[in-house]
Amino acid sequence: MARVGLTTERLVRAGADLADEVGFDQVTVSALARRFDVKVASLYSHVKNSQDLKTKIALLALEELADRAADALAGRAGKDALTAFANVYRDYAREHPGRYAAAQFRLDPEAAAASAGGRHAQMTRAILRGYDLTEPDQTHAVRLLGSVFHGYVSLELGGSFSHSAPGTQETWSRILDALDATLRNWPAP
Amino acid sequence: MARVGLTTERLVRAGADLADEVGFDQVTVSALARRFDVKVASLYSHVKNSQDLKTKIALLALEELADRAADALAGRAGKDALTAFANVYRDYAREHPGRYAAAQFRLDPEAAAASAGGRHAQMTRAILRGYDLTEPDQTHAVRLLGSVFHGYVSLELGGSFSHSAPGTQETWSRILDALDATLRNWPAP
DNA sequence: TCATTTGCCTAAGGGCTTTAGGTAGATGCA
DNA sequence: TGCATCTACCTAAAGCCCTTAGGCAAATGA
Repeated sequence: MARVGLTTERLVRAGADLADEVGFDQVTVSALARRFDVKVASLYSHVKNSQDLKTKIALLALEELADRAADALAGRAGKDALTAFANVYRDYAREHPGRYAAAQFRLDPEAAAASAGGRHAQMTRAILRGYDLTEPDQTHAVRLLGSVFHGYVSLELGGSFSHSAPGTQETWSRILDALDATLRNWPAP
Repeated sequence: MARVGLTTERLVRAGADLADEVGFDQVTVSALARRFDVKVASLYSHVKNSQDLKTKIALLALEELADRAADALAGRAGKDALTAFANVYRDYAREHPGRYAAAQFRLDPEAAAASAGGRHAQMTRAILRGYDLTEPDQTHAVRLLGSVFHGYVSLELGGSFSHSAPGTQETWSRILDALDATLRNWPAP
């Protein structure tokens, strides 16, 4: 009975990797046990249950994403910041589709409060400092940015854009141009 | 052994209702059998398997959504059409969250080809006739609209906007204003 | 009325989840 | 170093979901 050295940390990280390989909703306690060549029941000392495992993977993804975004935002402002921030989301989703899907996992209120969700909102607001928006327009704009980034990334990832010209990189650039223009010239009600 | 009168049609419709009540990923062959007070195996004469059931629910949702959109678009143009079209998506998602989630279900290429997906794309293009866009900008704009609508609706449905002022109706209107302005004044590369 | 079709059933194998309780390897103290 | 304790991983078992194979009885139609 060699001990493998399971920890919650290692399980969550391996779960995230597994998600990237086979999809977040194929992440299962059983599959994870197989990956460590260990019996399923053994995982239940480190993770409460399947839901808990998925929640922890989601929290990991949200942290990683927030860390990358913070890095990208350092020293940038205006459209430069907007573009860098947007690219973090898109690139993360392409490199880590399973983790990105995990970040969309519906968290219970307690987990949501402890998540990096707040950092994401704060950073989005920080970007808008480069544009002249006051409340409540700033909140509207935060929501617009969230919608476009999440919507674009999940449609592209789902393949909705893959069967028509022109390429998605071109569209992405033009959408960021359009967003920048919209923010610089936010319409009055 | 009274016969209940199962048909693929009835199963799919009931599956869609079930999705709206308990969530699309809680839709299961077993749950559906329980709903008809019938043994699980009985469903397999009408539906190939679980994946097939979900695909058929997705196709139903896409059709319903396209029908509503076509209705809403009739006799409208410009911003009027844009708003009506956008509201169809948002309202459908709020009335039928499970069906809306189903419409996001990853279809295999064959099912995708037979789906109402093409109608959606066509209608989005029709809206853009009210704005002065030529290819490839039109395609970029189609993708922007898809991203915003899908992104906003899924974030709102997921509760991302529910714990901050101002209300989401206000944001939604302002986002549509902003989109309209963007389309009227599409930035050159 | 009787043959055929077919709608729903029983039976059974296999997978994932979760809990309860056992055993052996690691840890720490004398 | 030896022994007690801890704990990491295990076996066992129950419950639920998916799927296939084969059977019986209700509907259909000649």
